[in-house]
Amino acid sequence: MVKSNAARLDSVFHALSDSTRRSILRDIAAKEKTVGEVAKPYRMSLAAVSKHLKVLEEAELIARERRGSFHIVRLNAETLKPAEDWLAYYEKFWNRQLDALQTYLEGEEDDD
Amino acid sequence: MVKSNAARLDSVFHALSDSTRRSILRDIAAKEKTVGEVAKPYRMSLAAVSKHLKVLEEAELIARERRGSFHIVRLNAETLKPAEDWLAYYEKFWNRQLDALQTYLEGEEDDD
DNA sequence: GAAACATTCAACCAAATGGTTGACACGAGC
DNA sequence: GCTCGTGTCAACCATTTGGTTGAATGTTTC
Repeated sequence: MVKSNAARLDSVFHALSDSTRRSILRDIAAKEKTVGEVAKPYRMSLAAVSKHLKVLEEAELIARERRGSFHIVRLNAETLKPAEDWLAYYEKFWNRQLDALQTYLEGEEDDD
Repeated sequence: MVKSNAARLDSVFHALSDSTRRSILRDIAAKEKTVGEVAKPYRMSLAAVSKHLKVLEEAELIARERRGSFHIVRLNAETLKPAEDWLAYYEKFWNRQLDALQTYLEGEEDDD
């Protein structure tokens, strides 16, 4: 299924909205892991972790590879780029607000 | 209620996971608007937009101010910064092929 | 082929989500 | 005051979410 840009952002941001899933991404960023290794640190069932992995996979944030009876999971970081690009657009707004705050704190000299 | 960092990221990413809400943020980024003005472009009820605004407000992505009988809504862009910081961590992983990534991880003595 | 292991699938559950409609609350203006 | 306009709240509904448990699938090993 080919997703529109909006749908991709939907699924990526949704995938990132759960701390377990963000944590999993950190865990596998440095080095790929098996599903069992990924699940070990978490206090939930393996099936629950498997579901989280499915969410991450459908958002294309991770890729799986079958190696014997193990399923290897690795980060697919490029998928995060559109999300970061989306956020980058707003940098100018928070900088502007910080500038405004700074100006205010400095005592309302006229600027710009 | 004071949120943990994780809970803040949860709510911010969740707020961003809906294209209507992302669109609303764009709409008000340049200039504050009333709730009615925000709602106008969308084919859903005013109450539905009001709910989206509530999600954005609880994520602290927007702020409201009452002006007469109008509710003014404006962007609170700084709240996006932690989300961008979170994503920035992964920049080093994208644009890198698996082999290059492995090399990087195995020989971290030289930075780039 | 049977046993043991790694993982997913299916059914279920409670809570949250995104939408609707209708009633309510609050200002503004006559 | 009464009414109009702006917006929220409450109740409802269908769907999704994040978790559980137990059965099913696939692989390795004996």
